[in-house]
Amino acid sequence: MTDYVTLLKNKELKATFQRMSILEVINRAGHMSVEAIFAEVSKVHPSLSLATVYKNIVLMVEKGVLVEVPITGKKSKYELAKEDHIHLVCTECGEVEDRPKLQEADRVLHTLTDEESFALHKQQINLYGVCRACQMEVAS
Amino acid sequence: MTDYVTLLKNKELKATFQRMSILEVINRAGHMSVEAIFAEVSKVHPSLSLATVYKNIVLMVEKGVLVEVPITGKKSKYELAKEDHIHLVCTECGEVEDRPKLQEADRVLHTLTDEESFALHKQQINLYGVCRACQMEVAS
DNA sequence: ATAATTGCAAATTTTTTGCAGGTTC
DNA sequence: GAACCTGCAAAAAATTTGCAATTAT
Repeated sequence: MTDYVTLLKNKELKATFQRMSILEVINRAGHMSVEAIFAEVSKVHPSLSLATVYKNIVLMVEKGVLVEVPITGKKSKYELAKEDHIHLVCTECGEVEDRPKLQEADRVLHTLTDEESFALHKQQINLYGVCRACQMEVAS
Repeated sequence: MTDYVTLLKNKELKATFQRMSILEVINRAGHMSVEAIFAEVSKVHPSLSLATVYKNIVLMVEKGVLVEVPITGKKSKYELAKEDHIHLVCTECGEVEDRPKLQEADRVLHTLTDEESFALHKQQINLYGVCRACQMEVAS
């Protein structure tokens, strides 16, 4: 159970119902677009404004609570900030899944950047393909 | 020297001045946003329409001539389709540089997806940090 | 000659902004 | 009570579309 109140307060953000709901739905779905967040939170808070969603996403990304996941050919999704990981992006259903970043890959990439004094701050690895579920769909 | 006429014709696209200019400026800069492409090509073709740039980017991405490079916190850039590689993205100056994709990293990622029958089609690795040039700027 | 492409203007979609009223600490 | 947040409406920015004129093959 994540304590969103504490999480927000630690970043000097007020714990409003809107913010906590945003974090909640993102946590539930894993990765969500702005529109999807708006649609989902609207269910429990019908008077929600899309502008509020935008403002909060910008703010929470700045504060490091959320992370943008840009996706080729689609609009960005957002996820809760967490341990470094890899994304499997299904080009059929659009789902994004997390996988642990393997030590070995990590080491190789650091070696590359170290060699030429590129100050590496953040890695982003997206693997695009078709997930098992969608492969079975096609087969049937 | 790339032969853009042949490149386009192979994809069943007419070799217009606008298209060849777009490919030319992208090839020169490496990675460009829609606005930057429009600004640059406008120099040699002042009557160019922004709509034409959009239409051509969509089309050439569909045909596999161009590749979208989505970047966290910025608008996507576009590059010529080429051998698989890694991107070093400088968060100071915005420049994107290509680096060869190392065999070792490639193998590790394939192992990951093979294990769970994820049909991997495309890898996208972006490394965000500060390039050497920008590090020296700050120091001075 | 034909079919594709361009440029323009208008329409749509996406995102940002300003501000009055409401909420959190 | 002070500072911050929300929702609304309006504005700005980004992208798409329709169509007549032009261009490539």
